[in-house]
Amino acid sequence: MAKADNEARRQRILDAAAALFIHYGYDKTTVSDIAREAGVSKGAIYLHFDSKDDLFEGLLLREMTTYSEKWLEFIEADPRGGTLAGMYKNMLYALDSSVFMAAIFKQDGRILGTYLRKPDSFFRRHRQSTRYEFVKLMQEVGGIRKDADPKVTAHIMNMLAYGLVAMDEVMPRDEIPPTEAIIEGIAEIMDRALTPEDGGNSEAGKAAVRQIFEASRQWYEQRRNQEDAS
Amino acid sequence: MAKADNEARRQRILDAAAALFIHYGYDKTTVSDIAREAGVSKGAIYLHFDSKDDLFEGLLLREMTTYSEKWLEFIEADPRGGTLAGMYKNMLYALDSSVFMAAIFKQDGRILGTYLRKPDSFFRRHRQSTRYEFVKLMQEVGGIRKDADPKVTAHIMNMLAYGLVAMDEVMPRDEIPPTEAIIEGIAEIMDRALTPEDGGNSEAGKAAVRQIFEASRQWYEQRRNQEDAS
DNA sequence: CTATGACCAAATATGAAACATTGGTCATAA
DNA sequence: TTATGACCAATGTTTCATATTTGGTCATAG
Repeated sequence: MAKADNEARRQRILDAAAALFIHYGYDKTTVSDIAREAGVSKGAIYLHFDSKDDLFEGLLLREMTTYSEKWLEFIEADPRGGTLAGMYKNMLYALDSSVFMAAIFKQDGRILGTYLRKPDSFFRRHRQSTRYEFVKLMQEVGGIRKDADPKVTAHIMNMLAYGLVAMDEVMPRDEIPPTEAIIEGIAEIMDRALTPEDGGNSEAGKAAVRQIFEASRQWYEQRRNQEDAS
Repeated sequence: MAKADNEARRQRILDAAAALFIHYGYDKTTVSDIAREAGVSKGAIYLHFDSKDDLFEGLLLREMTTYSEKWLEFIEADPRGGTLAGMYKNMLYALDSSVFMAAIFKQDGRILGTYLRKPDSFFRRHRQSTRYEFVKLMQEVGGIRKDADPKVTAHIMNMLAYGLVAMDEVMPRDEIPPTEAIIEGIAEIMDRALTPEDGGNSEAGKAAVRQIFEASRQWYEQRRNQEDAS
């Protein structure tokens, strides 16, 4: 089988897995289910992945990559995308547009199931606190006021991202304003509170984002190869 | 037995219940446990409360009252307490200082246990969205910029309050900055983002808070009487 | 009167054993 | 070579009888 076909099938399997995991969750989705949904045999799945967990992690990796790419895309398309508010806003949009990323972010037991508790889960192995790096870099580039504490600022941003995807567990959905309104509201608050007097330099900001994106892209690629090698 | 003694015992029971519920949760705390901890007989508990649930709700009511009072106290003591940032900051301090209020706010299953699922639980009966009223009033009094959407603003405030008490479920505690730093950080952001150009009127703000506080105090009292009557 | 704790029905927990499903393999087919 | 799906050990679920615990009562003691 040609390499391209092989990769295509891998993606089909991941597509099927994504749909099933989102609907039924990790625990209630069996490897046979995924095979059926993807239209391949169960054995074929094990030609691509070592185990159910390996498949799941492959999916996590793919979703995280897609999310990063989407974020960068949004930013590049937005004239104000290089300002703090622009970046954060577009990040929230990217986060909100991926059910899986949202699940990862809120450590959603409904979807992640017992995978969460695994002693060597992806989440335990790579505890990435990327937001702090982001804020620090932004500050160096002049996109965030110098007098803001980067650790605290990063954490507050995390709180807001978490609230965006997790609030529906603690209050009825119909009392929550539309996601878009919330995102725009947050962006405006962040803009007023954190953008330096001079308004910041959107192009420098974009360059910084590209830098972070490139680093994380390399990280993903490296991981992807590691998984394949095993 | 004198009325005062009676009330004192009621409070002792609630104290004991609070300690046990916080430590063991609603499900694992038995009425006998509470009686033992409070140093009274089990029967005595039923002289004060109709049922375990009634006791639990009495505790909720008491904790909510204490929280409100503490909030007002903090605000009155703070010269800048009448500004938006001051109020919000002091609210977060009050929230953070009450384990029980935090549990209520994040609908913590560890502590609230099966009470949460009860079809006629306190939470289902009184779904109070008080924050919106608060923001709207603040805006009328000139404590918040007129061009902020009160619904969205209130919701973002809720998200931050939620994040403050709930983030530890989604990331390791040692990656979370000290609570005080977070609260001060949030207050500063809110101040920069939402306080009107003129700086707002702290005294008018305090007056507004007193008004809200009085309304909620009356609500509590009314509820308290209703419970007693049953 | 008030306060107690032994008491009871109802709910819940426990364990064993039968039963079903799952992740993963591998002999066989294409 | 690549792909398949019947097969298996291991894990999870259901059932059901038994034992324990619990919320709540009330006859009795103070």
